[in-house]
Amino acid sequence: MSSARPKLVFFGTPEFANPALQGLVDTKTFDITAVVTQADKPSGRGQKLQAPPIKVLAEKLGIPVYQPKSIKNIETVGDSATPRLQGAKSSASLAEFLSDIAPIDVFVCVAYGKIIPTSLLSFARCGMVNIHPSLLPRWRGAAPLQWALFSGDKETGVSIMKIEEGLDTGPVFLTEHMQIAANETIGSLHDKAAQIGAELLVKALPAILDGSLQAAAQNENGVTYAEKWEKEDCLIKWSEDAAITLRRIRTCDPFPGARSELDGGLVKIFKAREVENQNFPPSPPGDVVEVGKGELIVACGDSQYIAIDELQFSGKKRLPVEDALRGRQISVGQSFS
RNA sequence: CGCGGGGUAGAGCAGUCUGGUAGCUCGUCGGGCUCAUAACCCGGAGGCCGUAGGUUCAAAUCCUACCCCCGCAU
Repeated sequence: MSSARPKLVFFGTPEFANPALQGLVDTKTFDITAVVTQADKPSGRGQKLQAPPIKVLAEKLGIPVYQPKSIKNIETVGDSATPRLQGAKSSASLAEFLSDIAPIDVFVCVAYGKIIPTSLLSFARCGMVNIHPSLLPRWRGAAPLQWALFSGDKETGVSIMKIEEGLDTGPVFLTEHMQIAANETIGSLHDKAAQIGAELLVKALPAILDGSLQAAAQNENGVTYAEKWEKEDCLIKWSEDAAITLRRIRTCDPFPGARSELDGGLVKIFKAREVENQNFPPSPPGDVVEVGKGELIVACGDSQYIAIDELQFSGKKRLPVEDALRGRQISVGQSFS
């Protein structure tokens, strides 16, 4: 009985959660009884039904998957000695399952994507432990990696914290810093954070369960919020400084891609670099000031210039400039907007 | 059945509407010019035009079905 492995239920949805689940499984020290994730949604071209990445992994690992459409109606019933959960409709079977396997030692949440009701949080002995990819209290919220990168932070990190009712307000167990490289993209940062987060979680969880690791309240002074990274945040504003535009491009690489317009058509820009040489005639932001030999240089605000290295036209593939320029003539004086 | 673009030489594209000798920019190979070059000049190789069927004297081009890629929306 006392040698039984801690009973754990994993909540998560996107790719970001996969290393954490895999990491927990690899330790073989937890009894991962189920994975809870969001319902399959029609998405992508043709509206095909897509399974969340964590579901694909869970099924490969042979872990039962629950996909309630909503869990917000789950509530506690029964006496305090033998509490049970009750849910309506899609969450009913999950509530029943959790009640049946109680007592549960801990819930783990990695980017589940929906608000989890308080009655559920308290149903596990140690509550719900979360990986949040920022140095809390900086960048609470939905898109911490994007805003850390776009804001020009030199470093960010991953926090293992306890979920409370507020938005990423819970106390923090463990933190690990990570450097943001000069050419960091959201893709590379995301993968790094997922990996480091998984390792940190695996390290922290046993100590959380046996009570040897205590969570410390966040310092309310350093709180900042990272709103969702919206489509509008992906639009290049050429009047901005080159440094900002470059960071915006990197924050959208590889997904969803920083957007601009040329000849009335969509262009995504994925890689670019600052250009030192200023021997260009004064040009309004967005104007092409030089083109050829695999170079495509565009004016930004404040008399700065960037050279685009990789881009994608609507309906086409992502290409290095030199390839793109072979099939599509762009000339000096044309203007991005 | 969400909306739309596309698949043509190693790469990126034009040609398709209006059927009739396979074209452009680059790469590659050979030669020339040059002190020299990723520059310039000359020449060559390399394509079952996504797949299968149909119409036609004749199909990259028109018709039908399928496969794959991409943009938007969610």
